[in-house]
Parts: sequence; structure tokens; C-alpha cells
Amino acid sequence: MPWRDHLDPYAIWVSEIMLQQTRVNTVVPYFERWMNMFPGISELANSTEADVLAAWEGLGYYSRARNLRLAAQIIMNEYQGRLPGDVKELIRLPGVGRYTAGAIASIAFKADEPTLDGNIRRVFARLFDIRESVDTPSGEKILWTLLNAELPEGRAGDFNQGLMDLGATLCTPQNPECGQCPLCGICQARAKGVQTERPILKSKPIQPHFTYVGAIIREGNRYLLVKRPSQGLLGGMWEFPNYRVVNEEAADKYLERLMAERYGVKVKITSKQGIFKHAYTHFRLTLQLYNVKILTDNLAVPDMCWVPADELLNYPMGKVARQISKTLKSNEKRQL
DNA sequence: AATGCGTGGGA
DNA sequence: TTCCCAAGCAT
Repeated sequence: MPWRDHLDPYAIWVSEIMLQQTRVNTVVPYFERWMNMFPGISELANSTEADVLAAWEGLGYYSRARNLRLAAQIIMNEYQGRLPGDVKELIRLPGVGRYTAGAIASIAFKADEPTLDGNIRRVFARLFDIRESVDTPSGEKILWTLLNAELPEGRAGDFNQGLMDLGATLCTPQNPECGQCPLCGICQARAKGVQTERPILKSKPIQPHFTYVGAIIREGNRYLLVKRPSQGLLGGMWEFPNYRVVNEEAADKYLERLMAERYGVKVKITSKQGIFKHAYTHFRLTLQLYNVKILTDNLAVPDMCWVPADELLNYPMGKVARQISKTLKSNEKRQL
């Protein structure tokens, strides 16, 4: 892992933020690009939000990128440009919670601090055969107490990383390889044969499904993009105008009405571009996409932009908008 | 306490 | 296809 070659606490911090809910193999190329683009805290603090969103595009959970930049500015202003090494100070930085603070303090600053992530939670729930839900405050309290008791003085960083590596390689959620596990002999769940029944997690609600309708608005070879509000889903990212609809059958009617309400322009659907499906963590969406002609000329909305097909991919977007952009770009080329 | 927040890979 | 979930955090 490239960040293990960096002794710089900044690099450890960046890697830990990127690794939140994200696999190592996904993170590696993003980490290397990021360290080239923002080699230190001052460069990151002097960047723009658009810069960090572009660097983060495709990695998901984009508030991480915005928070990383905001935290860099706080570190420049309040900590003389040096990342604090204390859990209590680290946790005050936006985007740094209990896990990340413990990881940075133990790995980058050699502090005797435990940490608790999804891997360690699973490993300890099996090692100690925890019989209650471990994704609750009371379950987590038990785990933190155990981790504090087991923490080897002077080697917390190795301890934390070793547990995470164990969880990522052998003590996996499905089909754990107990035969290869160095802790097999002291694993309480394994002794009872219940290792695949640990950890116990609360059941998750069913994902809802929503239908959206979107508009491709073209003027010559330029397309209209709009910027999402900086909070919430895909905050600060660009996309093609789209709206959630209630009635899937009447999607085209909704589109013309919503464009009038939102932008005050009259539009006419010229053709159907296609249907896009995507699964987010908490809902699935179907996007019905139409090519649209504007019948009026008073389109003026904040956070909108006319973009030539060649430049569409320069704007930070989520996966769906990126896929649409690639389609449009290849269409343009085919016509030439 | 419960929910919102992306994406990609594996079973 | 569908589900699970992966080095969590903010509100």
C-alpha cells in the first residue's frame, strides 16, 4: 500500500479518509494522483472545491473531499500547518471521527490509541464471541473496552493495522479462512463453530426505488449542465437537469412541466435518449432521459453552464452523469 | 437513534 | 438479478 511508504502524517490522513467505506484497490490510484496534485497540507488548503471534487470523482462520498480541504485550511490557520497528533484534537477536524483519529494517532504518531473499524469489529466480535449487535452504541462500547484492554503498549499502530489486515484477508465477512488464521486457537466463536454467525448486525431496511426524468439540452455542440447544491447527494457535482417523478408512465409530461416551473422555459421533447439505472446505497434509481428543445430564450439559472461535448468530462460528476457524458461525446464524434 | 451519503466487487 | 458490504462520518 503506497501510503505505508510515506512517513508524512498528511499522507496517512489522506489515505485513512479515502479508505473510509472504500476498498484498498479502489483507493490506490486516487491516492497517488492526490499526492501529486496536493503534495502537502498548504497546497490542499490553497486549492478550490472544484479541484478536490475533480480529484475525487468516481471515489464516492464526496463530502470526504470537501471536508479534507476544509480541515487543511483549519490546520493552516489553527495548527501552524501541522496535523495534530492527539485524538481529541484530530476528532475536531471535519471528516475525522473516532476511527480515523485513532488510526492517525497510532500509525502516524505512534500513540497508544486503539481504533475500531468494520474489520476490527468483525474480528473482535468473533474472537470474543460477542452475542449482541455490535453496530449499536452498547455493542461498540464493549468492543472499545476490549480493544483498550488488549492494546500492546508502544505498538498500537501495528496492532491496529494487523487487525485490519486480518479482517481484510482471512477473517472476512463470508467464508473466513479459519484454518490459516493465526488467532484460530484463541477464537471463541470458532471454538463453538459459530464464526459465520458473528458479528451480529442490525437488519437493514429495504432499498426504495425512485424514477427520475432528465433532459439533454443541446445548442449546437454544447450541452447544458447544472451544478448540484453543495450539501446532500453528490454535493457540488455537475449533472444534466433531472427530477424525481411520482408517476413513471407520465415521465415525459412531468419533464415539460418541471422545466417550466424550475427554469421558466418552455421545452419540447424531441426524442428519447435512453434509460439509465443505478443503485446507490440507500435507493435505486431509474432515469428516463429525453432530448429536449428549448422554445424560449430566457434560460438563466445560477450554477448552470453550457459545455462543449469535448469538455463535458472536465466537470466533476457522479457515475450516472459521467456515463451520459461519455455517450454524448461519442455521439458527437460519430457525426463528424 | 436513525438516516443519508457512492461506488465497485463478489457470492 | 439481487443482495451484501467495504479502513465511517455528520446530522
